[in-house]
Amino acid sequence: MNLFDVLKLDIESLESEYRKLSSVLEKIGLSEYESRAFVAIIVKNQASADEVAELAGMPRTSAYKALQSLMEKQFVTSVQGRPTIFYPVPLEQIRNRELGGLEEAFNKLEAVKGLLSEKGMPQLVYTISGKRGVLSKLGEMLDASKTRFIISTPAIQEVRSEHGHRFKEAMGRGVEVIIITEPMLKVPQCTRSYRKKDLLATDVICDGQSAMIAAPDLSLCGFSDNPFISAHLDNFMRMVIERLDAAQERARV
Amino acid sequence: MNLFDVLKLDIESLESEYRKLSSVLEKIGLSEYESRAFVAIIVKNQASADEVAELAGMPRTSAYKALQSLMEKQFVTSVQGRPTIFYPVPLEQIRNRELGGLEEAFNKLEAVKGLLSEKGMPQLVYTISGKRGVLSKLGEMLDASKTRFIISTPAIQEVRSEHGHRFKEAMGRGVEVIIITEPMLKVPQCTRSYRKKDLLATDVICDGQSAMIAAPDLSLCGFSDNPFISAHLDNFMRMVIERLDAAQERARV
DNA sequence: CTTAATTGTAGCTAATGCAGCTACATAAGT
DNA sequence: ACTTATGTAGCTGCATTAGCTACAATTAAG
Repeated sequence: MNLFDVLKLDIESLESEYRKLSSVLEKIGLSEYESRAFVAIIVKNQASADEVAELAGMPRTSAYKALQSLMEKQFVTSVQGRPTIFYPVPLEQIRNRELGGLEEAFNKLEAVKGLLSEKGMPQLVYTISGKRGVLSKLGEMLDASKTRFIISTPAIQEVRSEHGHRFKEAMGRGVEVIIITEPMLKVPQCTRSYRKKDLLATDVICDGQSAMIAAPDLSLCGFSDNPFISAHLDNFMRMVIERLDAAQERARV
Repeated sequence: MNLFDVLKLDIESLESEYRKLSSVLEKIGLSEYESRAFVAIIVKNQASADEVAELAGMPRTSAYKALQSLMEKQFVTSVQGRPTIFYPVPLEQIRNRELGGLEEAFNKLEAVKGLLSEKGMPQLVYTISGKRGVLSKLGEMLDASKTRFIISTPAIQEVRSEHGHRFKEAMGRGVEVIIITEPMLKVPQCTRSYRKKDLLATDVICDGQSAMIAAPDLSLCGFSDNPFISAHLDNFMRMVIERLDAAQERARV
């Protein structure tokens, strides 16, 4: 293949490419005329309405309307003159705005997927009464943990009595176990522990997938395995841990 | 802030989130009813048309139409029954298809940006006649090179006579200089050189941004600084070099 | 200064798509 | 046999857009 042949740019394939591009842009809320006008401005870097109309193959007066709309949608800017000259907004900026919004939407769809998957309006949070039941559920969560298990509780002694071996097993399979509890209390085997006074509740987060909040004496708890809620609490707990880490750092200095 | 408060999921904020999500989905070509129906199916994992209508707040019969359209657009699938059950297509698949298409479109917009930026139909390729002019332009390209300079020519002796010092300077500023020429010819200073018989033209690519093709005796050339064309030729040249590398590898074995 | 050309806005028509609804046929349940 | 649930078809009204004409204002040319 001779390189001279490659250099002969095929105007028809450029037109086909042009059409493909403008039809994709219609997907992000631009009308056909707007899409065409925008591609015209992109390939020319700057253009008057008359030039846009010519390149995009649309009536001159329609070009004005399309360009006006593109300005409102922040795809182009313009400099007043006779004629007014239109410029594309930097592509990176448009891409980030348009695609960023979509990425975020898909992330949120992932988060809410299955939120209402049970018949009828499910309980997003299940209430468990009685210390035995609460401790039992806590043990299940610990056994189910795969990556990270966080517990913040003033009642760590009872938890250790009941589930000390589970903590060890979790550690053994590589779970990152983080315990926050009151000073002067013995903690079970864990990756890291923190001491914090005046804990008012027992909070447990397992893998960012399930969460529990219990009364200080473990007599009652709310439990959820909804990923949306659990992830939310997980983020909250990470902030708490960051603060504890920072406090430790200051104590070191 | 008490974690119990966080757990109280605000149904109204869920509804607000629902609306936000469906309005963003309208950006990828879904109508309002289609967007709402889709979000309903996502949060429920599977649903009948009646359930979709209820969740999405639309008339039952409109739900059927919206769902039919979503199937055509490959956002949902269904299993026949009484009632028919609708399922979301995996979100990753939709995301890749929709966002991938947009990413590609934006990449192409980047590629064609400014393609027609000169007044009127610009020459994508400039013709330069006469060996002196061709050699002069070649020297300019060499001096302008920043990252990679590729030249394939049977006339390397003339190029070396004229621009030997420029090759040295380019090397000095870190440019990757690659020379392809005929056997038994002395080459200027370069990063890598290859020997290839029967070269029919002189090809030069500078940083993937500008390109030149000249007659074997350098009497005439086509030159382009259009990034779209230059990148195209750059890719072509890389294939040539890969083949040369592979041939050397075979010769070594 | 007058005329012509260019630029830009306003508004109209027709076509299309969509929201929202009614009507009705068919299948399944009672 | 009757009732309920499910699904399809089609209608109306509204909004939007493509495509056009008309015209005013500005600038250029004579």
